[in-house]
Amino acid sequence: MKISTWNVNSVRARIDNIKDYLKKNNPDILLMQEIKTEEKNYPFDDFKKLKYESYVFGQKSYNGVAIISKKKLDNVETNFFKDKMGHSRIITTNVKYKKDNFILINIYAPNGNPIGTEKYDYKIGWYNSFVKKIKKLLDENNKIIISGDFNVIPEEIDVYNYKNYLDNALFTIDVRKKYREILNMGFEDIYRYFNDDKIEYTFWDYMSGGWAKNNGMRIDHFLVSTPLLKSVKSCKINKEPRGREKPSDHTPFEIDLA
DNA sequence: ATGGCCGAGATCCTCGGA
Repeated sequence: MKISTWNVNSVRARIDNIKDYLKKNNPDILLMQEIKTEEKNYPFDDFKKLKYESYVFGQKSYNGVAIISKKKLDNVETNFFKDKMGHSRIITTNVKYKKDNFILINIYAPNGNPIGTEKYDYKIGWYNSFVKKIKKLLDENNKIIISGDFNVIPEEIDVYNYKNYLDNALFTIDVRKKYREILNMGFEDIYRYFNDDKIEYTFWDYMSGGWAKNNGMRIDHFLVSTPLLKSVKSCKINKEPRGREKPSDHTPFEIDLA
């Protein structure tokens, strides 16, 4: 089973790019972030034609997350916790898997810049709520995959020049601590699980020729809980879509479950 | 050394992104 995550930066502006990705890579499930549209303008039919069912938590202009899946999904929910800003950032579901099931959580975490503002406080508060809810969830089901755009650079090697980011909301000690809190509850950063000290990125800024210079960062993640780890065969950051015409500034990240 | 982009909308500027 292939599961992919991709911050598409507008599902409508990116639709041709996304369809091309689906045809070439054929994921069973694609988690999208920043769809930037309400449900009423979401391109359900485009995905239906490619045999994908859509589950959408939209919002006008900003944010918004969706899951598309070849098989129908159960218990899709958009109320993981109450977002203080009313943003659409989390959609969850149950995935049937080998006579068992796991919880799949698709997130678009707040950016938080600039630090020292209410935006940064919102990000910290959002992660506090997230950690608390995950902790509670682990009591009920210990098979969980959290994936999406975390807006967290975990370590120095995960960005082209970390010294530029010491005061950035993606790399402050406090934000990285929130990320570690999740790992410490019993999750592995799947990219690092398979790649000790390899340097790859999932995001390159449109500005300043980030892609051409490979000035990127690794901020899109798969966190897999320990009981599920042995099921993950491989993972791959698929850079191809970032090099296309009219790309998103993020590229898809894929995992393969046995 | 500097600055360079892109999407949405109450659109021809502004906000948000990272």
